[in-house]
Amino acid sequence: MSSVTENPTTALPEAELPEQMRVRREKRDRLIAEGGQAYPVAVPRTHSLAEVREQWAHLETGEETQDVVAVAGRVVFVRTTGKLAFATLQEGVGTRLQVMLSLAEVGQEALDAFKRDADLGDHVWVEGRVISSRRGELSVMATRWGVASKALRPLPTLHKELSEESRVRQRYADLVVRQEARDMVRTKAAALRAVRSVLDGQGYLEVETPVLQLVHGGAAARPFRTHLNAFDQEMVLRIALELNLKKAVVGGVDRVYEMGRIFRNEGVDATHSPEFTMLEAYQAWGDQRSIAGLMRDLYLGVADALGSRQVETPAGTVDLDGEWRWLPVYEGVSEAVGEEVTQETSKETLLAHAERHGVEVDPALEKDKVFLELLGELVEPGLLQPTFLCDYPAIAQPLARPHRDTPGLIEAWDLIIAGVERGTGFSELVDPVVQREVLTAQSLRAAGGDPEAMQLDEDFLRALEYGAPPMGGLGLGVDRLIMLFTGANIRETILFPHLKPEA
RNA sequence: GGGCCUCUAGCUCAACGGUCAGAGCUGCGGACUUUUAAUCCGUAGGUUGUGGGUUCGAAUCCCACGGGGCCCA
Repeated sequence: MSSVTENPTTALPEAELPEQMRVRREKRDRLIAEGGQAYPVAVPRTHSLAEVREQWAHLETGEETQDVVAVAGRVVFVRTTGKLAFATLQEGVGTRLQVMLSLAEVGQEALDAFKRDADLGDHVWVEGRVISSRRGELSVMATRWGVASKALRPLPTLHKELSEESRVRQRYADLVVRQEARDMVRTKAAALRAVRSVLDGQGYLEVETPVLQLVHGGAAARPFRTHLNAFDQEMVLRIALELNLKKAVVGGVDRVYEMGRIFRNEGVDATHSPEFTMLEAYQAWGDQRSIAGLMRDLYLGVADALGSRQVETPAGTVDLDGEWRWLPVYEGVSEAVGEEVTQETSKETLLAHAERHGVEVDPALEKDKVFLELLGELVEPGLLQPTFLCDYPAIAQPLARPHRDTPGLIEAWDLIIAGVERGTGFSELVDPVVQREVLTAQSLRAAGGDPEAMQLDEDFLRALEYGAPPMGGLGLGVDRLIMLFTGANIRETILFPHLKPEA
């Protein structure tokens, strides 16, 4: 076994290890050589640190009990004197408890062993009485102790944050030393729970659909390619959830959702990860308006789970309790340029607006693309409060359904909060003939006009031919949702983000 | 893809082109029975990301490569 991602020191022969790692390894070896255990399969443990904190919270300063407990945790601080040692243990999401080893209660041998064998970062167990120290610190006064798991690698300094790179490369160490890192794990779990709870509460069924697909569809993105040995078949990882969920609706799963990982083989930076979590939900007999209601419920559900419907962002305070405005995009751009812009507005006029407002636009772009540039540069960044941008020109979303009232527009919206796209919703296209035309055109474009290279998801089209009910659908990037509520960048919201291999 | 910044001890960081590359934490040895990042005394720890070059002399200047970050397209 070898790994290209491991830190080189893991592979060094013992003699070349840094001193501190060599010393710890020797302690491990000695523990074992003396008949003890450095990694026992089980240790005495009657209470978690949190349980001790909770059940003996009432102790007065200096008060002692005869209540005997056994606790275990990672040693994060040690303070020893000649005949008395203090250590702070840490467990789980950052709960800490002090343990004390007094010569009078634990004996010379155990006290010496503690000073000699217990290092910062080790897991240890301690059995003893629950007391409050003279300074009022809730503690376990040891009668016995032992090593629960010897750490061979020194803990990073607890009083400084790890460098940004180490935090991400060694998240396990980051979690040990930084409370915000631990909080993020819980916050994200709470948000995911809230999303599911809202959907389940409204009768949506959660399904799981294949990650490995023959043809990638449902979005425009470059896929990861792989190979299925059993079928000797080239496969791709999904870039969206859409097509399989719509097939489920065809079959009668009227309200359906999936929250799962999708993969896009594109750029990696502070806001883009090659794999990320997407939520898509579909609602038979619904449309873009009704599905927007679900989107709002999802945000409010997550907000409530995390504590507040008012969210502080660098752009200002977002009030999720306020009105979620519907803003037709032509109205938005007209407002921004101070002059009415419609579908009929010429490309030259749009380019002039761009010029006047300092928006750099490639003049070779088609007219509606120029319009979308203006929208993205002049309107979106200024939308602090939740806004459904709607009534887009058709080019914005090739897979969307034509607007029921206005030719040339589509029934789709983008949700903007704090100037950033947070999700999207549609009155879904269900006409199999139109869908085939749209997918064919899109695939031809992706294949560079080569009909041989074009890929169509015939199974999806066959499903639509059986008839799909009118439906609304939404898509929501879960990581971006977390980013809004926590203010963190994507590398902090994803526990183990992708980085290039070290050295 | 382009521009700028960055990489030094286990961790976090110093060091004008010029003595032997330093500090805090950590480690090791010692003192201490109520500490809270304990304190005090002593001590160890380095391929300065990698490879070239300039120079009497390079962590420092130059070039290439690799990692990370920020901004831009």
